[in-house]
Amino acid sequence: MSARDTIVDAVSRALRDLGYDDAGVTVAVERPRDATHGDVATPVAMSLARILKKNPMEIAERVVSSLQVGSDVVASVAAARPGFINFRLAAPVLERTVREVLEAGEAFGRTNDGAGRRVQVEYVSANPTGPLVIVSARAAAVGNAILNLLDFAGYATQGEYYVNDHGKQVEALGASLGFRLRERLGLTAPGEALDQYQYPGEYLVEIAAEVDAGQARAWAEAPDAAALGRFAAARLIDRIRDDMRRYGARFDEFFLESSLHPTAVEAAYGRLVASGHTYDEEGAVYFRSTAFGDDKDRVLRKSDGLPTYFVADVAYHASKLDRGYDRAIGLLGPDHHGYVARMQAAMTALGAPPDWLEIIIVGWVRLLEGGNPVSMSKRAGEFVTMRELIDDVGVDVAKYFFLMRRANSPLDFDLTLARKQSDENPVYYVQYAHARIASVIRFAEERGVSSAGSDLSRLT
RNA sequence: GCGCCCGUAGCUCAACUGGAUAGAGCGUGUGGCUACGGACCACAAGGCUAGGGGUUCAAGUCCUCUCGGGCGCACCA
Repeated sequence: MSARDTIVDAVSRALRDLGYDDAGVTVAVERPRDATHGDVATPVAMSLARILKKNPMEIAERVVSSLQVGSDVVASVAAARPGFINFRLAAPVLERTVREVLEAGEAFGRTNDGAGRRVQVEYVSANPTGPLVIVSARAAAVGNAILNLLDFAGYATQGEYYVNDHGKQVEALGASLGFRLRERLGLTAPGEALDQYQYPGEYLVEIAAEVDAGQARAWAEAPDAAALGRFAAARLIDRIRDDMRRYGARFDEFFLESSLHPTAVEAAYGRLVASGHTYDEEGAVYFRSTAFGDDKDRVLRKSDGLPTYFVADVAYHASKLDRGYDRAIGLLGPDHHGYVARMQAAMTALGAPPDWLEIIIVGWVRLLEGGNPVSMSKRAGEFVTMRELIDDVGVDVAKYFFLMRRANSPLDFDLTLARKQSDENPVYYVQYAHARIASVIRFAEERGVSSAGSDLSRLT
């Protein structure tokens, strides 16, 4: 039993002996803010004070005096000012902990808490209509870190990228590629009427160059926006995979939205109707998401008979449920926070357990250079893509900067700082600390001093 | 107009989800350092937690109003 558990047990027993246990408070254990107070502390006397209407300090003192705990675990206990109970751990506990840390090495902290539980993390999932941009690099850093943490805690994890390769945007992408093909074949003046196309980016010129000559001519003569779009999307997905591999973000699956159409989408629609939480109005079919805390009800089937995009997304999340994940975590951009409530509503309606779907909003990223925001336009020399970012500052620096902040808060990514090799750059600071420690150990070994952790008999 | 997120040292951020004197790094100031990478070390100054009111033993944290910033409010995808 850990020292922490021993202390919780002892305090609980003391509360029982004093007749305080019927108040129903849980014994919380925390680290004191100030280490001079002790190694661990519990504010339980203060929680009790509220319920029992008694002086917290008095309760704390009574608990301390009736506390029975082995001296091999706790060296001293004291009640302190407002009503904290502070513990100082005994030397054997501290020594044992140090030994455990050294012996476990890199595995220290690994647990089996999640054994037998499967968790899926869906992240990035940017549309395959262009190269990945900065926010995707942040989402990739956060999502992959979550995967790593869950792995470390013993969960069986799966990383997934949801690819929106279906619908109008793919056709618009195909139309834009068709223009670049005609441009390549000299059938149209370069750049003419480019503004009519939704995706004017240069990357489609590259992709147009990858179409073999025969196919290019066929498509130029008889444009098939859907087929062109699929071609472009497939090529863009290849690039995305490549970026993610270089970045070290793990994706076990690229799940294609197109695989859900039409069967799974219709099935999801049917399940929602069968759940009884739908109704008809003015020729459209609505999902009563307000019954699950959403702001307003959502259209599932438009009056023209077609399902909305939302139904496809329900179908996708339903597939996660069907695939047997005990929990699904999804990362979304900040502009999608309005989407969370309806998705959770749908999953609840489909019978998912409470909290089965957790959505993490990844905050905005603003690039700064020399203290000024870098415009996100495509002018030469400015960063737009994830690849350009990691080519400039490196994968480690990029990840560190993204993980420095709480995931959902807006982030200013200071390029000037990220490039600096000085104390001001926290990444450099960490790397330099590592380099110095390594060289101190090397020096010690040259002088015949045993390296850290090799002698466990003198931990005192 | 309605809803969500946010406002903490000069700067960038923490604060274990309601606990003790609000902490770190950078920057600034002062003082040090001949075995190892001076890209170091020690100490210090710096705060009405945007502002008002409330809840309680206790509020940066919860409620409410005001100010300021961001985003969302489609039979689009």
